Amino acid sequence: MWISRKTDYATRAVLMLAIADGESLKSHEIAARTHIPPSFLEQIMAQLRGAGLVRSVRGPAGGYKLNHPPADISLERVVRLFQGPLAPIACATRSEPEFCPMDPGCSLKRTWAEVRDVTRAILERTNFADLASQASGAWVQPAITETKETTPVLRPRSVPR
Amino acid sequence: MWISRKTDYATRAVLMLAIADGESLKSHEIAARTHIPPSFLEQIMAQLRGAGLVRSVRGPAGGYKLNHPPADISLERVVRLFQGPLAPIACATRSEPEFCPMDPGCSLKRTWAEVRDVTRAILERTNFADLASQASGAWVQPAITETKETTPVLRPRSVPR
DNA sequence: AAGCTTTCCGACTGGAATAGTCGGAAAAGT
DNA sequence: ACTTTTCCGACTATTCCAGTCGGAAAGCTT
Repeated sequence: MWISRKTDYATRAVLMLAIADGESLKSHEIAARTHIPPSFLEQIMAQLRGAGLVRSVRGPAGGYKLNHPPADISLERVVRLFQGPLAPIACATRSEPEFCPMDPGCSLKRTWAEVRDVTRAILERTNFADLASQASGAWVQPAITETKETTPVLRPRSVPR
Repeated sequence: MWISRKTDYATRAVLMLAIADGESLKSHEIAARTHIPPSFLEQIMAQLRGAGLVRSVRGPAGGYKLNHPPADISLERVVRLFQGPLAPIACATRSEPEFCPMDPGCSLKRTWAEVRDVTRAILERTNFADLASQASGAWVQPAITETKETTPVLRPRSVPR
């Protein structure tokens, strides 16, 4: 239970963009499809953009698209970006382990490191091309963006058909 | 970075008791050896006791000891007790998964479950007999409890030798 | 130029969790 | 009686989480 909501949302958003496959999606479209609070999503997209994972265009006909092919984006990268170190405990981070008074010879550290390593391995080999291809369900409808009104909650301005 | 300080402390305390191997340790002894704030440790010991992991005796010559052989206590059990579910995200808990609007066909869930499973596997096969035997270093000194003054910070009442 | 739609940016907030402390009560031994 | 220990509950300060909100800037359309 250590993946924050923000990280969760970020991975969902990237997954949606991977499914869109090069097509750009508007912020509110992503929000509606993934059930992310729109105002919160903006914050997240900004961070994704800052990290170079996503490219944006403003104005009407604007939106977001992935900056790299989905196969080149690992889940690990997104999680790292929003979550920080993967180690379950501060004494077992690879980069800057926190000082531990029991350090030399604390057998627990080895186990925490082991958890860190397998977690890392899984997230690293999981990329968004695979995730996109494995996805299915009602919320995956590639054409919906341009064709019909799927979210009649907003914009009741033109009655389709 | 999801193991709380409390969980960390709890595992350290149990490890100390496993190293003591049947000998009982007083709360402040455990605290001194593991560098856990003494008042905080009390709270933790109470929880360990409530879960039946530890047995206690009051008064002078009192203290704590393990309620089971160290080999029978898995790291998973202690972590579960203090940390709750092992799944990285609420939608992937085995017991009561949180409702997810993208649920059927969300490929992310599979990966989170995979992380959960390997984490569980590692923590489950790691028991405190092994951890105790693998431990070493200055903070592991079985005889210190009864013999000399190792923590001259407290109790300056009788000058030894 | 006006007006719309979109992204962009920073500040703000309520609530929950974390990481403890503190005071005293109850056993048990000396 | 007195000391040492565990036991118990309440209290607290700080940080993190999960957002909201208001408005500015950019780009398209008419």
